[in-house]
Amino acid sequence: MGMKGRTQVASQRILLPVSFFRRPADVVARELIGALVVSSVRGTRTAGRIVEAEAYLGHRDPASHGYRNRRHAQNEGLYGPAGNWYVYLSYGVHWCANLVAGRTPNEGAVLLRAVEPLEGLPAMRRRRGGVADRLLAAGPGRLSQALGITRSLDQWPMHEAVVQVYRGDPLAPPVATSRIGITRAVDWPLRFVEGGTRWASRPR
DNA sequence: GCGCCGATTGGCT
DNA sequence: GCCAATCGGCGCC
Repeated sequence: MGMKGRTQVASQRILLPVSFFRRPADVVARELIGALVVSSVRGTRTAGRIVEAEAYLGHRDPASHGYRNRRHAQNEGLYGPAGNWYVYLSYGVHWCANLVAGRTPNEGAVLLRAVEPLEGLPAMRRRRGGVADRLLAAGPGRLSQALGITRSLDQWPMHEAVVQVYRGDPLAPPVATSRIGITRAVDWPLRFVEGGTRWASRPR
């Protein structure tokens, strides 16, 4: 394969199919590490590699918004099909973006916690108020702000949405740890971080 | 109706 | 390390 062929292969972007998400949330979370998130919110293109994601196990996970199938207006997205976005407002302040996983309603979801900024850095810096680049998208609220994600993305099928996720591989194997910022099921190893990344968030 | 809490973050002591 | 911001859901009268 010549130089041109290589470039074409490298730039080929394969949208993750719905079947990718029709698996347990912990599997989806692990395999999302290295995938590419591309946002075209309001015509501005920003993109990054997923370096941190957390699985939530739906109705059986005490830390999930859908624990015990408690259902209300804001968590309706958890009952939608795999591959849909589920976006919720955290602490009344920050948007947090998830992708629905599994084969049955409220089986699970994956919270995107950090991306390595790759494209559209000026837009990300503007949206994030000029913070240090390392903090552009290191944390679920920061990630959403950097990519322009708000409630308007909630419940959209990812493959039709203004924010899409493409195939990609991690630079180093994902490492599993406890989830961050929760008070229940704190020891479940459902957070996945790309080994050695400098772009992930950290517990306080 | 009221108070508390949360899958967060930024600012200040 | 501590706390406010700011909203929606919940438990509790």
